[in-house]
Amino acid sequence: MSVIRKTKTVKLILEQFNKKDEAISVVELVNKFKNKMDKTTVYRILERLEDSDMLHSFIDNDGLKRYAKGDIHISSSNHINVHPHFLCEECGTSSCLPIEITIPNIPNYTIKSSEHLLIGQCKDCIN
Amino acid sequence: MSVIRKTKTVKLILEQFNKKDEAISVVELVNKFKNKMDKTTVYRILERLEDSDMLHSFIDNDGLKRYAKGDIHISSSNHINVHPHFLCEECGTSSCLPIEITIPNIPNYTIKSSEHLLIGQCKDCIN
DNA sequence: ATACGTAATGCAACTAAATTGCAATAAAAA
DNA sequence: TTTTTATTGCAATTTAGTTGCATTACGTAT
Repeated sequence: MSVIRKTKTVKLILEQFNKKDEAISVVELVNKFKNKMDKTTVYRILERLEDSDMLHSFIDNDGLKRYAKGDIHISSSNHINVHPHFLCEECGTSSCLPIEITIPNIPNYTIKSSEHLLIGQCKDCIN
Repeated sequence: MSVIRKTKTVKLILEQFNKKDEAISVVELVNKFKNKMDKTTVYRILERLEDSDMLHSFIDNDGLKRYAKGDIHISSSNHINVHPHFLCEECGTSSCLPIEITIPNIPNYTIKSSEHLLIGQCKDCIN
């Protein structure tokens, strides 16, 4: 694994994830930085940040790739504990929920990883 | 909501879902029927079948849309019970798992629906 | 501080999934 | 059988994501 250089563009991307604790779609970042960097650069920076466990990714309900801070931890025990991702259908913001979903053992299946997406309304959009 | 006509193409698509109880990706169906019907027809038939609750869909880990038999049931109680979808990383088959995942209530969030994708090895691929 | 090796970037071209408009066709109803 | 309108095929388009390559600039060693 190679070194991740702290280039201007990398700093700009990281700044976004430090600013607010949300899952951001690649499309959103490409758009936001369309004058600052090329879209391929965005894709590749995110890829590198995920490789070095600074970000993790998942596919949202529209098929778009999203990234969020931190690593995904898979326990070594019988079941997998991963946090679900939330998507607000009103304001579109996405975030990592601070709860754990426990997957029961399923006979005849070996589960290695999982993705959980909850769709609804966030605290700001509940009337 | 309009009537769903039992055209030849609709029958062909439905046949696939009756043959085996798996979640099938649109791409797979488009490919399989490339001599029988246009890809837009595949997309639109699946859309109609979902609208009429004969199929349900989800996005898999590659961002591909998959369809499977049946409707998704959301209980009216406090928590949502939905079955997770499974994807075998060896043989690529996908299916609806006959278990329920219970989402706990989360303060300040209203959860309306959810998607759960488990990735691992299916019974046929466990050595 | 300067020079060097290599990671990182920009650009252009490309692939693949999914969508749209419209004229032609074929179910189902009258 | 005729009429109505849902459905289909085709072509063109949109959008997410990828790849190759020449150029740039970061971090390190001198």
